[in-house]
Amino acid sequence: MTEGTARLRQPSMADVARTAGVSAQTVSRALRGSPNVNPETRRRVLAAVEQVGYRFNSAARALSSGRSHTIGLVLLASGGYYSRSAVTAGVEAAAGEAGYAVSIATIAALDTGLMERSLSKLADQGVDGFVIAVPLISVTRKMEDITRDIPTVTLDGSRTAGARVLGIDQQEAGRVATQHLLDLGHRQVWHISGPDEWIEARQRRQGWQECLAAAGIEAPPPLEGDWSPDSGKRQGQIIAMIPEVTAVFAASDEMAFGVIRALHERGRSVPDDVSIVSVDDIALAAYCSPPLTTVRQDFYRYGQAAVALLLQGDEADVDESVATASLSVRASTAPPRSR
Amino acid sequence: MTEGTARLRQPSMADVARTAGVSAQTVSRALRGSPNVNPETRRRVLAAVEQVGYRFNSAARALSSGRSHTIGLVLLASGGYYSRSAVTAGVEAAAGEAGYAVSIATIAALDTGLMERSLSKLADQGVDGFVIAVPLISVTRKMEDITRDIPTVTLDGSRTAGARVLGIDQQEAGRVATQHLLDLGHRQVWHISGPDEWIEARQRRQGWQECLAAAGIEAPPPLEGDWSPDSGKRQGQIIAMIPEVTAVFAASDEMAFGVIRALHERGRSVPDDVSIVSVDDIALAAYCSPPLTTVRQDFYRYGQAAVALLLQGDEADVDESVATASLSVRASTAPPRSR
DNA sequence: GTTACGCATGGCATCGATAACATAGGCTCC
DNA sequence: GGAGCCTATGTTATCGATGCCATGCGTAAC
Repeated sequence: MTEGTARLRQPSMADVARTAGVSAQTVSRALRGSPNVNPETRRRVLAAVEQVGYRFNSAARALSSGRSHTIGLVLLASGGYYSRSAVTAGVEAAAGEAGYAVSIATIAALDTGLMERSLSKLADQGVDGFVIAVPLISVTRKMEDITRDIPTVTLDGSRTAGARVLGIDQQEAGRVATQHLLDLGHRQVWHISGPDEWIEARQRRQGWQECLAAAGIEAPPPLEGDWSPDSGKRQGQIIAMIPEVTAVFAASDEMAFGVIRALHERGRSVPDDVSIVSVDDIALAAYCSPPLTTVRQDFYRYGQAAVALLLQGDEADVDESVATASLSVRASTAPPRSR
Repeated sequence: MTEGTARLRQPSMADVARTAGVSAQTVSRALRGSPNVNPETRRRVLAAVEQVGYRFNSAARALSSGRSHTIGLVLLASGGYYSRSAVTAGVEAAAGEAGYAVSIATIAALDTGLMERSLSKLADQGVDGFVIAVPLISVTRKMEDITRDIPTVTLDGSRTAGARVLGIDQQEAGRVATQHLLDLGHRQVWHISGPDEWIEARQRRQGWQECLAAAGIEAPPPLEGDWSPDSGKRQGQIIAMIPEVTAVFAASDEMAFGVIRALHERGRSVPDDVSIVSVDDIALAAYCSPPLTTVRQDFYRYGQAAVALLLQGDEADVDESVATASLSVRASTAPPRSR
């Protein structure tokens, strides 16, 4: 209420210091929780902060300390919006709790040049760490240079210089999904994979192949989608024309939506005629018709865990279950119709 | 290939200046595209930048210029992941193009305190502008203080000091959806609204009420969900028990998924028994069973347009169509079964 | 009764880019 | 031919917090 002084400039630490009757240095220490500050002094400083309406200037801090307290998050525009959204939320929650900001960069397509540019952009912003939620197809020299200097966690099974990797074993996911169908009595399992540039896609496909091989079944040719429901629908139309197909493993929930749509349009019932398993367990998976049986991935936790790894280093206690592929069994799978 | 000098520190403008044989100031001018730089000098500077591997330090720039070239994006964790994801992508694309970074803050729930804290956090980071994709229920003094100093665009129909507002007319959306059902011959339209704290939810409900009133129909009591598919399912179970319901307007696609699931489980067919319209047109809407008729919102464009407004001010040419409610007619609506 | 050490605090240089101001040369115009 | 101006460039101070070192004081140790 004692307003009236025209304030041309945000108050700085010097202003706080003056008001509290200490030096700016002490203000800095008090605010950062240095142990060597008299409790009484700290109290005075905090009061002064309140009084002058001080807000700290992160640019100045970043410049003088060399650390920006910012984490850079790299996302792919085309990679399934649920996972993007959930990873982002997880990263932001964990980062925010630790006093870190999150700066994002979205790349429009899986392209090395775009990737390099995004990393550079974030590096220029001075981020203290990277969370890369994009498959690194080919790691270029430039990308290595950047990620060598800045701690990096990748969420997609690919590795680069010094980067830690997080996420479920995608090959295991492929096995679990396929085995579930075999256990139900299906004699053959078709696969609609993600784009081959994606490491996850390749790994899931491998898991599927291995699982079939272990059962002595020759794998049918895989169909390739691009993660979009539309691509799932297109491949689903092909599936629908092959009467002998009774079980399909789709590499993502969103593609599974498309597959189911195509099958319905062709008059084939899920799961009576064809069973479908996929991967992700997005929020809408349980509300598909029929509800999807799917291998769960907890993207929010991925995001949280990635930040924990970045900030706490290797000794971060990342919950084991983050890396465990578990199946959410719902109604899109059933034993094959006996004939 | 001429490596060998141990580099302890990132090269700075001074290093570039030395290499190019000019002053640091000239380097700064050359890099920022100031008109008063000799083309030949600029060339030399750029060559030197390349040679020493210079990357500019945004903290220093932010400190000395007072502008961070960062836009703060405020999201709500619980508000539908598709819209969040798409808005984020749009904001980031437009910001990136203009050389701006995007820093995000997610609030866990619609709470004034959380909102204040998020805004403060971003303000402390020194963002040059806000894009707020969260309804501002009650605008507190503190929030006003912040948004008075920093340009703000809101994407939810609420207004605060000096903020510009962007988005389709939600009331119109409610009218369009309802009218579509009436036009098909339905005599009554039920509504599953979003949470009452959301301005969009209130506006859509009003549109629905008005439309019914204009047709001389007394509106049934609205059912309230929380945007989640699960809440849609719960309300759908109620709907399913009321035989006379033939048409439902759900306030979001995700709730519509839940409603449809509930109806299917009770053996009621969509659209034969019950027609459903919703709002958003998320990527999966066309892959619902049946495909959803829904009022389209282009969240990506919202994001882009918001940034354009921030950076270019009022004279930004924001495409009119951003604000037009258009209906994507698919298969979840049909004339009522004649009886 | 020194020595030594820990604690609380202050002084000063520093981070890297930019704003504001200064300067030098070349050109136009009366 | 000098006043005035525009262009290209350099000099210096500055932004605000922090790192490093110095200082003074109290207390435990020898």
